[in-house]
Amino acid sequence: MANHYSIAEENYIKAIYHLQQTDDNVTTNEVATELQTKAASVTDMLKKLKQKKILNYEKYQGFRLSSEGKKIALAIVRKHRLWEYFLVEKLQFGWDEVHEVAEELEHIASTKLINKLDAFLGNPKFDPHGDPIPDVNGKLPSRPQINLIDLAENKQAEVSAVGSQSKELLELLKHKKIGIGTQLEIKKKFAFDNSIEIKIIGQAAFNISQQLAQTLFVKPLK
Amino acid sequence: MANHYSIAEENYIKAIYHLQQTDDNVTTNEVATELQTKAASVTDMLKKLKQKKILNYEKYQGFRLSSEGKKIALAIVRKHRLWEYFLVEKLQFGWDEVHEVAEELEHIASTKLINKLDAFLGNPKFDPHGDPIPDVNGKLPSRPQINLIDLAENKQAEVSAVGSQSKELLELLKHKKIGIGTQLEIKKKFAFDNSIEIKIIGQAAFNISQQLAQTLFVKPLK
DNA sequence: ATAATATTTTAGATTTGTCTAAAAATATTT
DNA sequence: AAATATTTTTAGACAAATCTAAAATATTAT
Repeated sequence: MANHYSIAEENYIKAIYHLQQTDDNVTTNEVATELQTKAASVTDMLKKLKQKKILNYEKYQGFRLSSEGKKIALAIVRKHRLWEYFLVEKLQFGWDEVHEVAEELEHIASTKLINKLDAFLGNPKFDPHGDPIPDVNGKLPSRPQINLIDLAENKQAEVSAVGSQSKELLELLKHKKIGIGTQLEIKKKFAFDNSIEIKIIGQAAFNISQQLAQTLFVKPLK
Repeated sequence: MANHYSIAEENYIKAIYHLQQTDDNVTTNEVATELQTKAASVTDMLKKLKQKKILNYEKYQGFRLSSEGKKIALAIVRKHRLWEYFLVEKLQFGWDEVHEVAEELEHIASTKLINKLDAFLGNPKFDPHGDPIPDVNGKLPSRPQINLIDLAENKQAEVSAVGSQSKELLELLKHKKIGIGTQLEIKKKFAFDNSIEIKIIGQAAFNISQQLAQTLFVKPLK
């Protein structure tokens, strides 16, 4: 309850948290790319975070968050996603325009604030991008969801999450009118380029690329 | 639309704005006291703000905000007071516990956010302390209010603002059960120590000090 | 296994905002 | 108006977070 961390530190912790979801060893360069900074700056910060016992780090060896580090990361993720929910549900932001603002809001320290916000929003379990919101103890809710590319042909499903928040992806999804909750089914998978033909309920079928299918997560219906 | 300022700069601008409401010339030491820092640090920042044309400053002469500086200050005040309103009206914070959190929230940059928040809250004109909220153009709403010390004996009035947000004052007000909207009247003024006897509608009369009366603002009833 | 390449770290600078101690300017007192 | 006190500014240092350029380590390719 005592400690708190600078915005720079929090951004590093969050970036490492996200990277270690897919990598078993996070590297200096990966963090540098993620945070749009230089490897030398990352090394400096790693030493600081190691000293604060937030990180298991030995030089040249890669690293992961300690359990303390994970706890901090989950608190930041919780704040980020609750603010995104607030922006979309209460302030009528588009779900594709909340990321930057939430990046700022997530650094507001008060835990009283975030817990009251959580209650005000009705303790939502998933943010507008379909990502799970950690609870007050850092526990993530689970939801049965699979990658769109793994959905069987002619099975209906509902979009439940997107794998990235990049401007480019969100622009494409907007254009295709795909969002969280969109119901669709796979009509055909093409072996040639791994593209798939999908059909949104009530619309004409169209093709999407393998890359796009891989960033979409769905919950099978029924 | 282009510029933005660091948190430190914004805090200086806001402090100077508040000080120049009562002083015609703001001094280095006043700002140092207000921001709990040292005069030397203030001088450094004054030079920077002068260079950015936010301040009319000549060394040893005192200073005031330029019109550009005033615009920035009003934008910060707007954010602060809208967030306070949000915290009290939507998140059920007590009106005496929102100041610190709002001090953090006021530095979130997005103007889109603050304008949408304003709309969500129903474009409130006064914050929970009774202070006026500047509109999108920095214009302050006016309300006929006078200092409690200037209220005539036996005239009823409603508390509309408090002159400070200090912990000490808010603690006292809470204990006396005085808040924005409290209806009261002056029973007697004592020349000896300038204390006054007031009576809250429906309660027994009691005495308050000159200092307290001077920090309370009221709107006469009918 | 050694050379070439890529990654990571170190060394030293820079910027922002702060500080202390001392000097300069202003204000007050006698 | 001189002496004293106060306020303000300067000078120099420091911590946080960043950078560039060079050195150290690790990886890969021949």
